[in-house]
Amino acid sequence: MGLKKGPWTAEEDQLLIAFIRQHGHGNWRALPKQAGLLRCGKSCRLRWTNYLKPDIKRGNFNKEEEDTIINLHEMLGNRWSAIAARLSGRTDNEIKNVWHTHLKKRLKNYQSTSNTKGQTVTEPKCDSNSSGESNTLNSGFESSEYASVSPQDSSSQLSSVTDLAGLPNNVVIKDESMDTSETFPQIDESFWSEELSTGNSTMQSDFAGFAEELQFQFPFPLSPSMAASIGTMEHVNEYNFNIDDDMEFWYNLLIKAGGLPELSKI
DNA sequence: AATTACGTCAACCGCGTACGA
DNA sequence: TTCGTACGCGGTTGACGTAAT
Repeated sequence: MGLKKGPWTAEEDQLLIAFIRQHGHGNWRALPKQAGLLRCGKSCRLRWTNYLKPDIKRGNFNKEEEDTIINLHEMLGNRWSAIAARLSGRTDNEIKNVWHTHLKKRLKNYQSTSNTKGQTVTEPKCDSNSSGESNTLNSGFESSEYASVSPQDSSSQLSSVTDLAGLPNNVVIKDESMDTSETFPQIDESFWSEELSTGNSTMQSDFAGFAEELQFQFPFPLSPSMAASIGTMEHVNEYNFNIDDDMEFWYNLLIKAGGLPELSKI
């Protein structure tokens, strides 16, 4: 079709920047023709979002950013755009590259070191589930999909999420002898009641409102005590999550908050 | 100095999804 | 409800630079 491929030249970059500054990018397909570029719209969009957009942060990732990626990857899997959304100035493509070139290796090294000490390390989810979609808990999922999450899976996630930050390089170490029930406490009916474990009626009232606010995000009844657990957890603010974030993050928080209910109750 | 191996990263490809006709 | 189009996402590729031999 006579369209150019391969690396962008400085002239092409300037054409694209100038056009978007003047007209925006409402229609990527039409943009290259209007801007005088011999590129497909897809290529233009990619060049803009991954390289030319003004708010993009260039340069190496610092330790904090890398740790954040590792933590988020543990929770979200290979959902690079979701991870990028929580790292300002970084693109999904860049994060994906950093993961494959640096961080995966870093975890692997740590894993081999740990194995020599008789410990096991949980694998990052991405490798066993490369699509990152099949067993994640996205908003809008069917209840049958939700029920497919086994307590074993959840226990693994619990240990990952809980222990992640405190370890060197944020690697999760799990003792193989660990009983599921130890890390994944059974909850009784009282967990679902409106009573808060603290017995503080003011808090109960506050979190009842909070639960109501959060409820639309969940496909199962959310008690004030669960909302209280969520609301008091430091992780809520750790990565600037908000209520609109995806279900999987909240699901992980619920696990940490008090364990999962029996699946039949979900 | 030449060659090979490896690491990095920008760009491409294919697929799934949202949305409008 | 179906179909076509546009877009976004994740996986993969390939060009380029650098280190090792």
